[in-house]
Amino acid sequence: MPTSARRARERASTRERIIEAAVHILENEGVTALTIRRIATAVEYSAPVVYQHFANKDALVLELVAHGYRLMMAELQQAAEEADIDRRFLLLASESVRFAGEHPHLYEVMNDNTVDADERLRAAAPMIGLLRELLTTWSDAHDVILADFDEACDIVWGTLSGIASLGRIGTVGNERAQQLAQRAMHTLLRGWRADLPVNA
Amino acid sequence: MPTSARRARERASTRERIIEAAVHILENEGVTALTIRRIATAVEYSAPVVYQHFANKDALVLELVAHGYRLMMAELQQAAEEADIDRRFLLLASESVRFAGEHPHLYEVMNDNTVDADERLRAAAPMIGLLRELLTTWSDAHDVILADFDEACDIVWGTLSGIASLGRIGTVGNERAQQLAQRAMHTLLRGWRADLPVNA
DNA sequence: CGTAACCTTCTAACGTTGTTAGCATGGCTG
DNA sequence: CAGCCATGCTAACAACGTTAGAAGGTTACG
Repeated sequence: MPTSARRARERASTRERIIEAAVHILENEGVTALTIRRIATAVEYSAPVVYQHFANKDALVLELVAHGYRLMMAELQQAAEEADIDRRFLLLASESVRFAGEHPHLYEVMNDNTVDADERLRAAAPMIGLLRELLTTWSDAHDVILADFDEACDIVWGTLSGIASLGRIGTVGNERAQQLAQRAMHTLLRGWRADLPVNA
Repeated sequence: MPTSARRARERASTRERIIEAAVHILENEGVTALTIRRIATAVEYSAPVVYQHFANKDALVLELVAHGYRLMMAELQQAAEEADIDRRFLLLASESVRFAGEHPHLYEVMNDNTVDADERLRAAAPMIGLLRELLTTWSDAHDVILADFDEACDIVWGTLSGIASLGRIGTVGNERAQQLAQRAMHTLLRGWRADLPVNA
């Protein structure tokens, strides 16, 4: 009976369409427009149908967060191919800030506290992994031994988040925030290099 | 006619009481509990009375943001009296992160995007001023000439905000976030010192 | 082929939110 | 003392997230 398979496919399909519609609404109209009825209308259904695919709005928003991080990783792909590790570091810093500026509402939801901290951390895992890889290759390349690797990683992550938030809300212009991110990374890395125990 | 003066005093008084009640509710029960009716009940009034003192909820929340920054400055007062500029810098970094951890809901509202960017920036002005003063005395003390002072200031501000957010939501424990803030400042300052054009 | 089960989808509704309108009441002003 | 104005209330509206119950079409089985 192929029917049940088709049904499952349709179910997954509408689930996907709901997420896509939600992302579209969020990006174009902001978080206040992201309502269940609005989403349901966009996929030409009535509101309760959404609850057949997501337990509640938070679960749906969590999907948007995951989508956001996937999109972020995708947009960072090109920058990640830069060969020189120092340039790559700075480039990824400014590009991640650029992402926040180009997807302000999505980024807002990504850093919102309505979603569970653990879940959000899980969604951000690839990004944090990327940062870890950056830091290891950088420290290897410069023979820098970081006193506390995890600490350095969290500092980079926190710094980028903070500067990205600055650039998202309009506290400073986004292109300025991108420059800030590069400078901050530059200074941090220089600081860690100055920590070198022996050589000078 | 002293009556009008008394009336004005009463008006200002209930306005104050509303703000205090709102802060209390926000800090103890979180942002979801911060509703107009809940606030009105706390001051033993009905909901519409709140609108005689605030145009809408956003205006009230803006007052909470301002209150939050005043409270932050007050709690940072003691740390600001540390004589040694380097220790003062690190201390203020960790203490500002501690504030975010001890007033998570208040800090959340302070960095929320529902409030206008300009207004929030105005509320944060004293804090930014404090950072500027820190940076100037620090650079003077170490004969460091920052290539772009405003840039360095924004970097410090953004970095502290980001790490504070890390410590607020529970991504990392708050005492760890405080240490992160100190290390990040330490590294940033060391990086800027390494920028010294001539001496070594 | 027909009937029973089921899955899907809708309309209606509940409770809560921010916010406004309209009315009472009571103290100040002339 | 008469009138007015500020103050406070109740009631209501629209929109929100969410749930219940009914209706209709599709599938499976006798």
